[in-house]
Order: sequence, then structure tokens, then C-alpha cells
Amino acid sequence: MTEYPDNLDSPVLEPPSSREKILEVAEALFAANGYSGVGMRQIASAVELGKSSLFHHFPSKLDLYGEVLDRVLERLEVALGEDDEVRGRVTERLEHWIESAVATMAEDPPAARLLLRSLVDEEPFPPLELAPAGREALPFERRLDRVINRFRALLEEGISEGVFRTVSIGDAIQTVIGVIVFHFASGDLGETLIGEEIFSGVAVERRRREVSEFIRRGLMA
Amino acid sequence: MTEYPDNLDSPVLEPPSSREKILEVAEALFAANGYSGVGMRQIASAVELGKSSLFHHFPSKLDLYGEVLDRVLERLEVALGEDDEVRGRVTERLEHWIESAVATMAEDPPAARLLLRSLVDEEPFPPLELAPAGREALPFERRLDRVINRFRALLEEGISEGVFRTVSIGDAIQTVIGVIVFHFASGDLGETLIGEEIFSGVAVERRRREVSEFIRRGLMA
DNA sequence: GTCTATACGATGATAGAC
DNA sequence: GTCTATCATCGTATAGAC
Repeated sequence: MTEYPDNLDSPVLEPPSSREKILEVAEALFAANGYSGVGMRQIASAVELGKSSLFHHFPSKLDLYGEVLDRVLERLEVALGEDDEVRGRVTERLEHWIESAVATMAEDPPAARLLLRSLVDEEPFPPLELAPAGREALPFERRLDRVINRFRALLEEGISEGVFRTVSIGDAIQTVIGVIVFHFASGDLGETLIGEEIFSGVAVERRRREVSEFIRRGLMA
Repeated sequence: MTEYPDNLDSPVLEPPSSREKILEVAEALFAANGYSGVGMRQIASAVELGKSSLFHHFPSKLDLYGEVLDRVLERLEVALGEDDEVRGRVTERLEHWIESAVATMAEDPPAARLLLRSLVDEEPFPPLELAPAGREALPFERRLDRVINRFRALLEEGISEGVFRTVSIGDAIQTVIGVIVFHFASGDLGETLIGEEIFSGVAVERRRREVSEFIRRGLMA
């Protein structure tokens, strides 16, 4: 019988490794309760492992959290990066950008909350400016920079072409982040407001339409 | 000599009580680091008091946090309540609503972050639906309900008058919250994006204009 | 009202057996 | 790779002197 190596990137057959299970569970817990609101014991019992086994896979809680954040931003960067291959008018690229961002938040429920935390919390990673002796940027921070700069370039292009209004670019970026990320991070409040589960197919599709129309109207000259 | 009682609500003369100092410091710390990211020792040393003195003013950390949240939402409710006396067309009342909300977030820097946390965190107050044995709504939760319901009524009125588009009301509320609250909660990222201090006079005034125009365009029929 | 002293569970992290 | 045992530290909260 022929032997088939099992490292062929076949996600169907491979059972998830402990490492992946830990990352998944930690993502959900950190999203709900924040960095210091979740203990290593709590994560360990959720993945049905001893607490010490976590420290075998991740040298510290800080490393685990950093990797959870980076995974989320990696998915976002990849999804938005594919859009860069779309070479249409700015309006079409804006549309694709919004679509991909909404889809990414919708596919992984904890993502929006974690993203929001990475932007708002001073803990456990304080803002680079306030950091003692100017620490280097973490992987997830560099990914965020790249994503934002790509969107900024899109806005500048649209404005210089006269397709978009001459909005304050910084404010426009803030607005778009707020509109897309907060919704999927709002959990209970969001469900109460829209009257159904936030991550259901119809709710996500409606959100995409509403956000797209809102931003289009806000930006168009 | 005539005796003047000192409980005349004269904020100029009264030195702030320990209680007020604690609430102010705790507001800033909880905003930056979240509920479980701040310890009572930390708060105590920041107000230059012994740790045990905090428990004299507040029976528990949970009570302190609840009161901090309620104070923030009280300021918001009061500011927006004054708008209800404006009896103009829906467009004018929407304008006043946005203006008041932005002004409230701008006047108290930690406010937006705390508000965001109260909407996103499951800790320390889990969503009412998930709570064991259906706990009663906390003061700050009731205030939030009132504020949102007033805004919902404004939207419904505008739509039924044909002044606003027939947007999804729940999504529109989410959008407005995201646009207004996230900006003032984003701290370091926001400052990098707009290139100056978020809470400076010019930045706040520009934000008000941008948000107002964005929402107006998004809602108008 | 503020303090010192104390209680005791939970925290992140390490050492070493299997 | 997973476990048990252990450590120092920090968490909230209380008791009681002044």
C-alpha cells in the first residue's frame, strides 16, 4: 500500500492539534472577557488540559494573547489583500473592501471584539508612544498598520480623482472602523436592536448592504 | 454672624470629597484597563489613600464599577434629555442629538471607553439574557435603554414622515453608536490617524462636522 | 475616615515525574 | 506532551485601633 504523507495541507483529515485548540478557545474567552479577565486555568479547563500543558505550547500568557490577536489580524489582512487584485474603479474597490471586512468579522464571531480590544485597551500592550524605551511593534500591530494604510491609500485615490468628497481622511477611517467593527462586537445589545442573531446569514447580509450604502453615501462627491 | 449651610450645590467652593476623587480616578483606570485589569490597591494608591479606605466608601469593587458606569451614562442621558425640549423638525433634532452625544464624549475622555466596555464586555456584568435566574437590570443598563429608545423613536418618526430613508432601524442605531463612541474610545490609534490629540478643540469640532455630515447623508431620503 | 494587619482564594509560572 | 506539586504574588475583603 502506498503511504500518504499527512502534511499535505488537507484540513479535512487532520485532527486539530492541541495548539490550535488552545488558540481557538483562548480567542473566544479573551474576546468575551479581555486579557486580565481570563486565567490560564480557565483556558486549560476549557480545552480539557492541565494548566501546565498550556505553558508547554506557549511560553507565557502574554505570548498566547499576542498570537491570538495576530491570528485574527492575519485573517483580516489576507481577506483584504485579495481585494488588492481587484483593479477596478475606486468605488468598486471600496465596495469589495467593505464586503471583505464584513465577511471576515462575520465568519469568526470573536474577531470583532478582539480587534476592538486591541485598539482600545492599554493592557497588556500599552500604546507604542507610551511604552518605556520605545518597544518594537508587535506582529499584530504591524498587520494593523498595513491594513489601515491600504485603506487610506484607497481614500486618497478616490478623493484625488474627484470621486469621493474631500473628507477628513483620518476621521473617515475612524468612521469606517467604528461602523464595521463595533456592530459585530456588540453582542447582546446588537441582537436586541436588530431582533435576531447578529451572525445569522440574513443579518450579516443585511448589515453588509446597510453599511455599504451608508459609507457610499457618506463618501461620494 | 450668619451661618451659611455648605450644601448649596456650589461646586466652586466645595473641595472634592474622597468619594468623588475615587470615582474620578477609578473612571480613568477602568476606562484604560477594564474591570479586572484594575485592582483596588491600584485605585487606592492613585488617590493616595489606603486600600481599606475604598471599602469604606464602596461596599465592593463591583459597586464601585457599577457607580462609575452609571455616572457616565447619567451625564449622557442628561445631555440628550435636554435635546428633547428642542421641538423642531426631525433633521434639526437629529443634528442636536449628534451634537450633544459628541460633546458629552469629548468633555469626559474616559467616557467613550467605559461606554464601549459596558456594551462589549461580558464581565463583570453578563448580558441580561445569559444571567442566571434573570437578574434585574442595573441602573446604568436602564439609562442605556432609555437613551437608545429615544433615538429609535427619532428615527422612526423621520422615516414615517418620509424625511429619512427606510433604513434598517437596528442597523442604523448600531452605526451611529459605532461612529460616535468608537472614535473617542480609540485613543492612540485615533491620534495617529488624525495627527493630533483627539480631545483638542479643533479635533472635536471637526469630528462633530464630519459625523454630522456622514449620518445626514446616510439617513436622508 | 483613614489606617495597619490579616485572611484566603486565585493568579502566572516553574520543576520534575511519567 | 501531559501531568502533579509547589512557589511567590496579587486579588478582594474584613477586623479593629486611632
